[in-house]
Amino acid sequence: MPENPVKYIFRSCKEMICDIVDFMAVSCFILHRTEDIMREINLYNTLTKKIEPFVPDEPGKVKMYTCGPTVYHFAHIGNLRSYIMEDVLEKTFRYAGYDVKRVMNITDVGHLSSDADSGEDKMVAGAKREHKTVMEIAAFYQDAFFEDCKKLNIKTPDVVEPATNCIVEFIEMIEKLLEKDYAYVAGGNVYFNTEKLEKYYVLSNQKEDDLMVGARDDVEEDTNKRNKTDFVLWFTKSKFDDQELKWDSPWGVGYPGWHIECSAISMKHLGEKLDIHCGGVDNIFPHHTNEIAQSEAYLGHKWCNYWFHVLHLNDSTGKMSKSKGDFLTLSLLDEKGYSPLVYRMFCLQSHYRKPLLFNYEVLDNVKAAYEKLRKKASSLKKEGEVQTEQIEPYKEAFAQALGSDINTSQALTVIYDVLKSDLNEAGKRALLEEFDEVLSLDLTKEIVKEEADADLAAYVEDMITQRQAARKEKDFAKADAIRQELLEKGIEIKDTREGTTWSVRGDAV
RNA sequence: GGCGACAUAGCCAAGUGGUAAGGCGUGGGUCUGCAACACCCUGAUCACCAGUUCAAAUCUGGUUGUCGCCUCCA
Repeated sequence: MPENPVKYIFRSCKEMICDIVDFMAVSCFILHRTEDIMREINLYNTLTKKIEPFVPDEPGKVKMYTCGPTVYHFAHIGNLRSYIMEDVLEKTFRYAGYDVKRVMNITDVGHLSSDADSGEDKMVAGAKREHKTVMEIAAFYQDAFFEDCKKLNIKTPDVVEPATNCIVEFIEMIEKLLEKDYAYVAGGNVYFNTEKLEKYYVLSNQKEDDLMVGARDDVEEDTNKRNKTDFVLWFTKSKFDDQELKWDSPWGVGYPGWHIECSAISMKHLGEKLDIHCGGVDNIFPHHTNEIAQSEAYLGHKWCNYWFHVLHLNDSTGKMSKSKGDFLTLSLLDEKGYSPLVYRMFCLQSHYRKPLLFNYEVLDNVKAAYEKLRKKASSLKKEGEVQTEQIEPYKEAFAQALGSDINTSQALTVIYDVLKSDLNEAGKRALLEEFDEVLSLDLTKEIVKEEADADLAAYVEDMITQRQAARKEKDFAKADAIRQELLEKGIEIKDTREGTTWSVRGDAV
């Protein structure tokens, strides 16, 4: 029994408090440590027009939204540039230690060629073209899109949500906008009223008076609008009667406008605050501008902190565009002998915020570089001890490059630095494997030749044996003739120190 | 007309204040009967003009050029 119970209890409490304080300090330290481990990522933010450090809404988590594809046709390689760069962005967050939740929509309804209720719905047009239903078209091109993504090693977002799945959410959001008097009904359609917003042009810095209505010839002005920047939230008065997809709504049977889908889908899965919203630059105005307008009017507070926009892929005639009709697809490149990952590297060797010019000279350039690189990387031996300390500076350089506004070109340079370094093969391989978590170029993946059919293999082996014999007897004329004969059949042979190898032309990587 | 971006060697491209990374190609060389592969070597004062500074590709102002957006677009 202690001599003074009061003193004892007091002391015990004091110790307990000290313990709690200690515990908290340790916890804070641990928390602080995890913060430290999270590498800094600096990104150009279209909202502020500056490169700034990325600070998420919730520590350690990234809520990311990507404008997904329109599924009335194949994606062209320009579309895919954006998805490749956004994939790198997502993987950079993950590499830096963030827990990422990424959402992508599928625009399978509401995508008119004009907002003025006069253009043809792209899905309907696609369906007509191919004598299919709209939903068949959507399913087909959605599959085709993800097939392309798979070939490009683009990770499928955590949530992929077609617009047609979220009609209830769209209607609920429009109702609230009407309630808050941010929207009005005119001529049967529901419009968003941009007049009520103080800062409508936050993204694009434009002034309403300077906007040219009809900067595009095919645009007709919608006389129902109160302001020229107002946009449709819900259509009922469509000029095309054959719109297949229609839903009941408080304003009549119809379908949603284009902009509402991204706001509603994002909020459905990511809540009221979004960290980063991605898309192509062409979406800055009006799509993203309108998204901000309607989302913040609906929420009553700031919605998204960072806007990430990928510049366009141009060809000699300008921007590559689906609506121009004539466009390059991934499969077309594949047929021409450029594998999807060559195209991925083509995109990575440039910066996402620079316009990229597509031509075959550059693609050939990248193809040669990619094949050489992969050959070197994939032949690195796994066996051996990884020198953890020595590889650290390279990891640092790689993270630094990506953290500097996703400098992928610089990140690729680090690969070459690694290959040229004094590190052992196991160390080099470990580094490249780690880098490939972000770059996804299959750098260290074995190059497997497709199994040639047995007859062909036997024939080629026989010819090689004959040629070796001729070479041994210094009958080079015969040896060269055999090589030429094989070449004409598309077989290339190479004499290496280990013996003669052969490959079917165009089969490499 | 307004808004935004970009301009570095043959091509792609990094570098955002201290005297120009890297890749592909070209040319030369080593190796090999030759070829291919591999390896080594090989190149630019940064669109133009003016300014700030001891010092500028890098900052400021202007000029020129290219591209994108301004209700289809990644």
